[in-house]
Amino acid sequence: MKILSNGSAYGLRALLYLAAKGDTREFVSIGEISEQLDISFHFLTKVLQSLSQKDILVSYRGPNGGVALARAPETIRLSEVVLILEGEDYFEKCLLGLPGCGDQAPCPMHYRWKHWKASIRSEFESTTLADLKEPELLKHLRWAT
Amino acid sequence: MKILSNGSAYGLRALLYLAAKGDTREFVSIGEISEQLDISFHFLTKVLQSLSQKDILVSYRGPNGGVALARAPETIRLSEVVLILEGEDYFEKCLLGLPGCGDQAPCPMHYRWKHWKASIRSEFESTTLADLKEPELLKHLRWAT
DNA sequence: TTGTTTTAAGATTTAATAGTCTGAAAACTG
DNA sequence: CAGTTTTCAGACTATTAAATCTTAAAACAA
Ligand code: SF4
Ligand code: SF4
Repeated sequence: MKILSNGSAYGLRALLYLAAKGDTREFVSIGEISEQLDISFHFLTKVLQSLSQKDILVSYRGPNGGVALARAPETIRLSEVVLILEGEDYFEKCLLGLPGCGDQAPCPMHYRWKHWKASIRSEFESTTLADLKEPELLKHLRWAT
Repeated sequence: MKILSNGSAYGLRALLYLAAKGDTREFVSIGEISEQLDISFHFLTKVLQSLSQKDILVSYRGPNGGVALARAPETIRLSEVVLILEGEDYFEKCLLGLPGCGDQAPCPMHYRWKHWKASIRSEFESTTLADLKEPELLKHLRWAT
């Protein structure tokens, strides 16, 4: 049961790493992040690029360059990130991946599915990076986020 | 947000179709199922084969052959089917797809994730084919399950 | 200016999922 | 028996996701 692609997971981990570095609004190189989190540098670069294009990150080239959160962690919702990385239709997709149905034509799983999805969606929408960056938990970021 | 592969979704739809056909323990050809549910015949055949090997379906070759539920719908839990089609580690997998962590080394998402997963898992484990086969809902099986 | 560090952009390769096809083997029909 | 219908087994192809590689562009440093 995997609800996020690798790319989204990498993106979230990187954002949490940045949030954990504290409020110093310095740029952190993607090299450092990829090394600390043990993620392929090139792949992570691509993922973070799409976050840079969407006002989640700002980036800066050259020595001492890197990426930084574009906004305060309190204002970056997990749902935003996921919608960018998984596609805007992320929460529209069905349990069974089928189009053309819904409340008017519910399948046997419909109401259960709808309930689960709403619950997860609401958590994603109400949780920000700041909510997740307790230092205690972030110790395990390498393996765990 | 898709939590099942196409193959699993097809397998579940086919099982619900069989359950909906009623208690007549006749064999239903895969051709009929694939046609009614608009699923590739050959692909569905492969999916149903793995269910036949695991005591979910029984199959019979030749004219008037096909597949039938191996047990009463009341005894076939969704979790069984999903574990067969997605792999036994389905409920072990993490939100972020990472190994080597858990309660001892929780990541920032761990407890939320654990809660969601437990809820969905428990629904899959406590729901049987019989619970889903209300005729009202099964009208829409073609598009909707 | 020349060289170094870093992100940007996109082509390319690899791996996993999804789907197709072929040739059997089992069971029936006449 | 020969011919038909069906599942079985596995090779094959296609599509998508994941990861890698290459070249450029921006920024700095000496
Ligand atoms: S009816 Fe609901 S659960 Fe069923 S396939 Fe459609 S959207 Fe999904
Ligand atoms: S700590 Fe929990 S949520 Fe985080 S990566 Fe590990 S299993 Fe997943």
